[in-house]
Amino acid sequence: MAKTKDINTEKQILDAAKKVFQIKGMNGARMQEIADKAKINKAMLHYYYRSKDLLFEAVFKNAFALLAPQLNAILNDDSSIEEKVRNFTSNYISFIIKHPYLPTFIIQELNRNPEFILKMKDQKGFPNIEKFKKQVALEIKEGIIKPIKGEQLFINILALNIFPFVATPLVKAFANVDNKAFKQLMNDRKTEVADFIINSIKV
Amino acid sequence: MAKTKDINTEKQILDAAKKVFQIKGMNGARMQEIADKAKINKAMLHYYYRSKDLLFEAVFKNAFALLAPQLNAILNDDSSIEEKVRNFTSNYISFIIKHPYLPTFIIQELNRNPEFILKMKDQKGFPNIEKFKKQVALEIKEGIIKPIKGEQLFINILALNIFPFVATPLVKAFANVDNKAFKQLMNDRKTEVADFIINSIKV
DNA sequence: AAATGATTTAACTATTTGGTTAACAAATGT
DNA sequence: ACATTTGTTAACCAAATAGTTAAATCATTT
Repeated sequence: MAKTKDINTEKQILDAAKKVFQIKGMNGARMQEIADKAKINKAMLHYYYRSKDLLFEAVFKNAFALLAPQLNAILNDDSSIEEKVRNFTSNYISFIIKHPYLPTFIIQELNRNPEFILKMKDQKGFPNIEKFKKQVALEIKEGIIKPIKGEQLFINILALNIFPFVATPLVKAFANVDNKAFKQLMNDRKTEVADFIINSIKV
Repeated sequence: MAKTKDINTEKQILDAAKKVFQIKGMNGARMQEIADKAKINKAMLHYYYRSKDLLFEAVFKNAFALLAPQLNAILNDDSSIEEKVRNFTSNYISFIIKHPYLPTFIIQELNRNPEFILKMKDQKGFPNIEKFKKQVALEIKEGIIKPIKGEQLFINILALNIFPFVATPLVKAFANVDNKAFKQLMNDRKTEVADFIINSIKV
């Protein structure tokens, strides 16, 4: 088998496809643009990935696999709620600053095709909230935090961390800040958001 | 001028275009589908709106004009921060439950074309955060609320209210709830979110 | 009721785009 | 060395799709 070259092209294609799909979405992406970016012939895309749908699926799964572990950290480790909130907020925002198109891409494509999440749910490592819910209930009982439903706290954590990156143009316009000021705000949020949450739930 | 019919068709087109664009986005929408939904010939779309771009623009401006007043309420009225948070949260979530595709649509299309926001900024009634920032600073000085930057508080309010509707499929999957339970969670948030915010900032 | 102008339709066009094919090149096994 | 498999390309194809046109119909004015 001639394996020397193809390993490289396959990766080149996936890298190019990532960039194009994550910025333009499934509907806005063009196979030709991906080919150009990967510096190969358009036929190669089909040689390696058969169809646009399958190439997209590869990109999507890849993106999702990058995001999921971030969530599992907060859901499944053994630290306290407060520690989890602080670690997650700091880590997650650092992570997203490195991959700014990721959350928007995933959310946009799941809205376009909500059944897609079913394929993801099957794979092991899919975030599960049950342990987190129990821990919240326990810390409430122990008087460490104020009463709140685990689901709601979890949604709040996601919302505060993810939203500004998903709605960047809107937030920039409303808050009336330029690019530089926006980045500064996001950096501040690494601790701001955690404080905001802890303030709210700590007894 | 024969004005009896066209007023109706024009509205029919806009209504159909709204539905299709808001669900499928600019790139996913098809002129034929809009024509079918409006029960008219495809040529009529061009007769009234010239091009797909202009029809889209009409829909987008319309959607934005629906959302903006909701924000101006919190930014510009004279109630206290606490009252604003409570009113906005309750009103906004009720509003979005009636227009579930609106925030996703606006955010998605602004990400696709960030310059679009410039056109919106020109129009009067575009939300401005300055008054809100001053009010936050004042209430901090008066010892009513804890120190927080106005921009950050504003982002947090938006995030907690809007995010679950933008990321619905993701939230449903992670929180492991079905449609009914999700709706219940959203309903609970009308007061939950306000409490969460107030808890965090109240001295 | 004829003329005029606005509205509507069916058929058509040009272009874009995902996908295919067949020939060619490079690597690998024997 | 040569045959076979794998990788790559250019040219092509068919379907989808935004947009056009010219004729027909409807409403309004005189």
